[in-house]
Amino acid sequence: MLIHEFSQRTGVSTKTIRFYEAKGLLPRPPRTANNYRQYSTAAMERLQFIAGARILGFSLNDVAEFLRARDDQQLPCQRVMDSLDTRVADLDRRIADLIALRETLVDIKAQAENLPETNSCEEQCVCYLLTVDRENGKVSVQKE
Amino acid sequence: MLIHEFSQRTGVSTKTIRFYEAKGLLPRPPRTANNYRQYSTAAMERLQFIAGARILGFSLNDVAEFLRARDDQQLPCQRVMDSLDTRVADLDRRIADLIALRETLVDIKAQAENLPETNSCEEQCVCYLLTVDRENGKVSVQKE
DNA sequence: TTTACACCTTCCAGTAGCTGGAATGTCAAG
DNA sequence: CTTGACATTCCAGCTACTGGAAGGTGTAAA
Repeated sequence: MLIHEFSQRTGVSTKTIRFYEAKGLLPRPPRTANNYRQYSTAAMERLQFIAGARILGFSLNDVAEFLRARDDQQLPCQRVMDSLDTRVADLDRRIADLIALRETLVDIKAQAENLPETNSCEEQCVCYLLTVDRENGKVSVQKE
Repeated sequence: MLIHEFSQRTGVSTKTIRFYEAKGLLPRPPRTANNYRQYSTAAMERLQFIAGARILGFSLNDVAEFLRARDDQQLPCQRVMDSLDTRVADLDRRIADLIALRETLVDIKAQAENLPETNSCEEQCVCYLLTVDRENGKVSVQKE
């Protein structure tokens, strides 16, 4: 099948397929006489593995590592298991961060709504609330 | 003060300060005789506004919009309020996504632990679990 | 005097994970 | 003969920075 069908059947865009190939995650497929990429149904499994891992939030680096191990006939299972743990811990941190952030935003909004009407962006305005340092508060998000 | 002190006192790296300037978020400051950037204490407020909004998860585009309104003497307050709502809704979605994702990962791990020992990466292995389509499940994360 | 050091400057490249678009080629149908 | 849907390559851009090269400036110590 050509790249278009391969894309349809895997749900991954042609752009992304070529991108994964360029990154070395997918092997360079055989070409037809007119230089079109030709994929086997067998090739779908690998792409689906990548897509599955991506949906679960693994980085392309993680995926590359899984695949490398797989290609070397080593079992990536233990690596995958470890990565699962890391990811879950990661998610826990991020979820906590986002919840704290959400609370802060709601707080700010509530404060803003209790402010008197004003027509200058001074200390009475919600704009000012964004400037106030919140170091002592709950928010300290590094990367979102 | 020079950029180094400005950086220290605002907690924003010199790299980032120059970056914000290049992006038009900070005005080009006056220069000393030897072409060094010279900042007033008054300039700190603007940078702190940016930093504050960034910590709260607003994009540089959002911040630019706030600042533009502010510079035009229009009150960005309403825009900020609207953006707060948008951000909260956004966060709710992302938090829900991440929680669903977390559950999926934990499920996979649990399933993997109940699998018999195997030494090939076949259908019995956790690797395979990543390939299985989870369309019917709870996970459908667009951007993480 | 020279040398070290801490500043400052600009500009270029890279990060992650694609996506969009230009310029071009191939093939079948109307 | 042209239109349309495929395909190819390569370059640029997105976000928000960060790192590094190559160089200028200013002070202080050996």
